[in-house]
Amino acid sequence: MLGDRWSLLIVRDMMLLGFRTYKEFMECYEGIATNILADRLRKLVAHGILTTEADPADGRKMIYSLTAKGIALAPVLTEMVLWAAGHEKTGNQELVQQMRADKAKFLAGVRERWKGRQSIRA
Amino acid sequence: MLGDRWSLLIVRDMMLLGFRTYKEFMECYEGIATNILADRLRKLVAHGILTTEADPADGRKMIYSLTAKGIALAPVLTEMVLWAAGHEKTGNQELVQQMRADKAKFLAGVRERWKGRQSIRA
DNA sequence: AAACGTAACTTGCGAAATGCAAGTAATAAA
DNA sequence: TTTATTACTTGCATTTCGCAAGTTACGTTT
Repeated sequence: MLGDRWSLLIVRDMMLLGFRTYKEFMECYEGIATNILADRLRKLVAHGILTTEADPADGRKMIYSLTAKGIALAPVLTEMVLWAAGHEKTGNQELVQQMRADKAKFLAGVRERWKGRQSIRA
Repeated sequence: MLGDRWSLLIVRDMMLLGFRTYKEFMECYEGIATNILADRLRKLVAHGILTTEADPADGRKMIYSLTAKGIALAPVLTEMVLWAAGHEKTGNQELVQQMRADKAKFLAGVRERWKGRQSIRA
C-alpha cells in the first residue's frame, strides 16, 4: 500500500515540509511523472491517508490534507529519516538534529501543527 | 533504495521471522518472481543491509544475514508494524502485543537475537 | 471581454520493471 | 547412480513508469 517509490515521500513531505498542492509535489520531485503523481495521490486518498478539497481562495487548486491515519505515520517517517541520516548521505540536518534531540517532542510538534489543518472529512 | 514492493518485507521477515535462505522467502511471498527475489537480495547486499555466505552444513544453501545497518532498521519496521496493526487488518497479533507492551524491550530483544548471527563481513 | 497564464490533471508512446514458466548448475539424499 | 533440493538465470508477455504533449477549469492582465 505504501510499497512504491513515491507514496511515502509524498506523505513525508506533506508532514515535514508542509506540501499541500499538486504543484508543490511536481516541482519538488525530479523524475516523477505527472500521471504517476496523480495516481499516487488518488491511491493515498482511496486508502484514507489523505483527503482532498477545493481551495476556497483559488478554484484551480486542490488542497491535500493528511488524515489521522496519515499523521499516524509520523513515527515511521521519523525513524526512516533517522536511519537514513545515520547510514546514508542525506540533507536537512537541522530537522535530523531536532528529531535526535527529543523524538517525542518532535512528534508532538508534528501532531500539533496538523491540528485543525485536517479536512472535515476524516 | 527500499522504495519497492519487496525490499522492506525481506528485511522485516529476516528480522522478525528469522528467515535466512532464498527458499524461505520464495515460499513465504505469494507473487514474488524468482528473478526479482534474486535481484532484491543482490541489491540489499550491495547497499550493505545484508550479507551472504555459504552454509557450511549444506553446500547448496546461501545464508543471508542482516548487517548492523540492516538491524538498525528495526525501529522503522516496528513503527510500520504498529501503524499497520492500528489502521489495517494484519496478522501476528502476538508480535504486535509485544511491541506495544514495551517497545524498547522488544527492540533490545531483536538486537540481542542478532548478536553473533551476523556474518564476519560487516 | 479577450488574451494570456496557471493548476491539476489526462492521453499516448517508448522504455524499464515485473510476473511467470522453463531452464541450469551444484550439492545432497536415496 | 538416480532423484531431489537449493539457488539461482533466461526468455518472453504484461504491467508500470517517465516524458512530452494535450485538455479543462479557473485566475489575471489589459
